[in-house]
Order: sequence, then C-alpha cells, then structure tokens
Amino acid sequence: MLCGMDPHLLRTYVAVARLASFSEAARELGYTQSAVSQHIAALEQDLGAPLLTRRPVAPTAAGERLLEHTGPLLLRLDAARADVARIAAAPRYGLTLATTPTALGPAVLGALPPAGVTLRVLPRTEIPAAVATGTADLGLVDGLAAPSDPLRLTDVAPLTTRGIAEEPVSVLLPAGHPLAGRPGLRLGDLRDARWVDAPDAALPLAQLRAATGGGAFRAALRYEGTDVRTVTALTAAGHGLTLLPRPAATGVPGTVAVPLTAPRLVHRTELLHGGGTGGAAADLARRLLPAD
Amino acid sequence: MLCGMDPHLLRTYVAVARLASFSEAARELGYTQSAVSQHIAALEQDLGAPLLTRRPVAPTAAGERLLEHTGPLLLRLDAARADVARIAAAPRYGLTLATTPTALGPAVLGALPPAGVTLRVLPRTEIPAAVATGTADLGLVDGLAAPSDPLRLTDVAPLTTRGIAEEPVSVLLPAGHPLAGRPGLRLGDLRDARWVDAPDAALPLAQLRAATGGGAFRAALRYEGTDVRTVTALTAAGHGLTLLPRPAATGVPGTVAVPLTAPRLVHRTELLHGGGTGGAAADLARRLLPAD
DNA sequence: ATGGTCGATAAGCACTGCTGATGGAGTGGG
DNA sequence: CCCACTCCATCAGCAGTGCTTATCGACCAT
Repeated sequence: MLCGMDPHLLRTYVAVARLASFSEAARELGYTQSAVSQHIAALEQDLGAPLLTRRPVAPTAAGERLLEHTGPLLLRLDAARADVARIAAAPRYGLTLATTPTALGPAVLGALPPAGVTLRVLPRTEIPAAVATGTADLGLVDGLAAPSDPLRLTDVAPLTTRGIAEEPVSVLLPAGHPLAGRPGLRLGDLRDARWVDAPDAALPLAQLRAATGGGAFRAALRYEGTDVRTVTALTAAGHGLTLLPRPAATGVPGTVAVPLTAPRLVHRTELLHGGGTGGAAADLARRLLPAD
Repeated sequence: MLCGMDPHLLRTYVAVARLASFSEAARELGYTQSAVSQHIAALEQDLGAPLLTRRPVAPTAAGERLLEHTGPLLLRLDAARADVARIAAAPRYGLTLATTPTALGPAVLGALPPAGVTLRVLPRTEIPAAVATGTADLGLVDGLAAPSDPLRLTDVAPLTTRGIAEEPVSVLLPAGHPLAGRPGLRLGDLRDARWVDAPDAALPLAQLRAATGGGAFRAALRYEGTDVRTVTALTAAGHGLTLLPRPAATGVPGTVAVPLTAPRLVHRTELLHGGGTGGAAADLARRLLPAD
C-alpha cells in the first residue's frame, strides 16, 4: 500500500478537492487518473474514513477537516526545504522585501539601500509564508495592536520577528463628514458609522473587532486588493470610513484624518526574517531596526 | 532516488540526530544501518547540503536548522492524522484532560463530571500537542498575561481556544522574608530577589520576562517537574521566591503569599479543544466555559 | 598488528507505485 | 428508450524504488 500521509498523497488530495475532479487533478499533476484514484484510496484507507464523495466529487466532513490541515502542513514543508536549502545556496544578490501596503512608512523607505531591492506587496496573511519559503528575504507586516503588544502572526516556521515601528491610528473621513472637525475620535463615536473593509489595503476591521472584543462594525463596501489610493478615494467619495496609520492617512485630498483615541491602539509594524545573521538580508534587517 | 522530504526520511533524520548514530537509529526504527545511510544521503542530496558530520555524528548548521523544522512538522502531521481519524472513530467513553498543575483551579475541579475523567499533568508546551494529536481530548493551559490578553500558544493545528479564568498573581515568600509583611509587591521591589524557576510547576519566569519586557530575574534554583508542593516547599525553605496564581499560593505552610500589583498581570487559564461540537469532550468544554 | 565498531557502497531482489486497459455508474441527447 | 459520453474504480503488467545482505575503508582501543 502507499505509505500513510505521504506529502505526495496530500498534494493530490488538495488538487482533487480544489478541482472537484479526479481526472482534472491527474492532468494537473501529470499523473494518470488511475494513479490519482489510488492515491485517494490509499489516504482514505490510511485514515480509516472516506474523504471525498464521488459524483459529485466533494470533501466529506473528514475531508474538510483534512483540508484545514494540509495548507499549513504543506506550507511548513516547503518552508523547511527552502530554509535549509538557503543555507547551502550561494547568497543571492538582489533582495526581495514582502510587505503590506500600509507598512511602508517613511522610516522603512529611508533605510532601503539605493539599489538592488525588489518590493513585493502582498496580502497580510501571505507574508509570513513568503518569508518562510524564501519567496522573499524579508517581510514587513503591520496591524492593530495594543501598545507594545506584538502582532499575532500565524507561525509557519521558526521566523525571527521584531517590532520596528508603532504609529498612531487615524480614522479617514470624507471632508464633509459631521465628525470631521473633532480633534480625536473614540470608537464609541463611530458606533453607527459605515466602513470600507479593505483588509489588504488598509487596516482590517477584523483586527479592530478582535482588539476591542467585538463590537459589530458595519462594512458598507469590501475592497479586495492592495492599493491604498483606491481605498482613500472610496472614503473621499463617501462609501465609508477607513482605518489607516497616521502617516498614510494625512494629506489625502477630499478627506480628513482624525486620530483614534480610544481604545488605545497603535499601528504596529514588524519585521520578519529567516534565521541567518549574515548576508544582504540581515544587513537590511539591522538597518530597519530602531537604534538600540 | 528516495523522494524529497518524505516524512519517513525526516523521522530517520531526527532519530539519527538524537542518537548521534546511524546504527542506533537503524535499530530503533527497525531498519538496517544501510537503509538509514541511504535515507540521510537522499535527504542531503535533495536539500543540496550536508546535514550531518560523520564521526562523530552531529548536525551541521543546515542540519540544526532542519531539526528546528522537523519537530513542529512531524507534530502537525500526527495531529492531522489524529484529527481526521477522530471524526471517523467511534466516540470513546472516558475523557482525558491534559493540564498544567497550576491551571487546576476550584472552578475546573467543580465542573468535572463525577466519573470517567483521566487527568494528565504535562509540561506547558506539550499540552497543545497532546490535544492536537488526540492524546488528550481537552487541554488546560495557563500562564501570565496582561488582563484579557490571550496566551501565546504554539499553534500545532487548528485548535479552538477560550479563556476560562483570570486570577490575580501572587509572589510566594518564605514566612520570615523582609517583604512578607507588604500588602502588595511591585516588580521593582523584587529587583534583587532570588527565584525558584519552576516552569512546569509554577509560573515560568520566562513569561514574566516576556510580559515585562525583560528585566533579568536571577534564578537561584531550577526545578524541572510538575509538582507544586515541592516548589512551595523549596520557597518555604528559603531557596527563592515563586510566582503562583493566588488560589494556589494561599495557605501554604511556612510561606506568605503577596499579590503582585505591578505590572498588571493576571494568571490566565485557557481551554483547548479540537473541532468537534458533539461528544463528551464538548460537553465538558461547555461546562468549563464561564456562563455567557 | 588486530579485533571491533562505525558509516559508505555495491549488488540483488521483492514489492511499490506507476501506466494502460477495462468495467460499471451516472448523465444528456436524439 | 437507447446510445454515446464522462467519470471513477479496478485489474494486470511492468519499471523502478527502497529494502536487505555483503563487503569495504576508516578509525579506535588494546
């Protein structure tokens, strides 16, 4: 029998689940349909439970559960391979920095070397994975947190993480908004506000909810993408408020940025990198760290 | 060639690294020494770097790095298998609850059903693993945290985690200690104190360091074990102070428990369980949750 | 020298895991 | 109603894998 929980089997399983088809998965993976069928059968026998319904092909309850595991699992596997391989490989010249759009503050931009850096803007959740698998040499993640509290990141691999900046948080309002004149806003003032939920371009409402213990924030509009400009334009046009770090919120035409005063939250930026203490990546990492 | 990053290969690798011997590892795994040699060779070729020095057998830099990955990786694999298999398996009667010694407060003890529960006291770090792999149905982990902050647990698998209690933290002092008369203690008062570091029987000093941003606490004695009684006895005998949740610290003969007033930290207890919402485990979980 | 231990390597072989072919079940069209 | 088509399961066959046994070279202690 095929041996239990082989990564190969898991990969074909996720492919089958994703494509909802044995034959399609076989084509994608370069196997025969027969082989895929045998892979799934092996997995099901090994785990003692059917994972997929056939006709239509869809995950069973057990299969759903397995799918929740496979993602992190395969990711960690790739991360491990990449991490070890990185030690052996010749140090690349040219550095890739994965970042969220709002993490790129003036401090970071100032510290970048004059040439040889590739910036890659990614959704928040993909950055640890990118650093772990070596897709990027360094990562910048930001988010809402209580002052001096670290961010809560999914750990895909043993990564080093260090806070490099904390900035005030601002609420971005359209110029004519009734609250636009205030010197500061408490979250209670915004109980009835409508928000633009742009988790990968601004600060995610989900983090606001988590940090404050879960008031309901009504999202008028959801924006999926990484372009801050678009989101501020949406706010200016009255589609809803946006939460941004202060540097990113100031000076946007047609809007007013008002500091969020309560609860006490900060926009925190953290630097992620793999283990090595040598090489261009570590150099840049040191330059990004606050002086100490 | 043996295919890359097979769990089999990883397992033999960790065995070899742990035993520092190919032949020993072969014996333990039920292979031939030859097979083990081939496994390691396959891994090294796949990763493109030597992982072990021979004679003496010890991990290289790359090997050390790999070892950091293998633990969580293999754990997650077992967790996934166990989690999926659990759905299929007939629900066991008899419930296992993995817990730290200090997490067993009166609230928990009161909620336990009259019979059919196995308690298993484990080191803090092993509890998530035990729950994930199904060694235990439920887990109780405790630690120091800022009020209403969740604990920072290593995520081995998608586990549900809920806070079930927060209690004050006390410093346990021997009866004659100069500070024993105080109504409350600030951490600054204890700058020069000697501690008993008993990470698995009391509250770990490491967490105190992490929560306060890293003053140095001098450990006079380190205790590795899970018996609270022994640790309180050590403190009574003057070997150093101990940090305990208040319920566990009160009424210990020969000692005085003084609340820690600053920084504002609490002893937080969290309940861990796997996914299912049915079965005896979920019932107990519901009874342990605070009324809401 | 020499016996003993350790890991690397070669040769051989059983069996795994693939392919290709066939079968049964469901589906849509004429 | 039947036929053609698609999909997955199953079977047989075969190449290649990964194991074992056997041997070798290196190192160590006696």
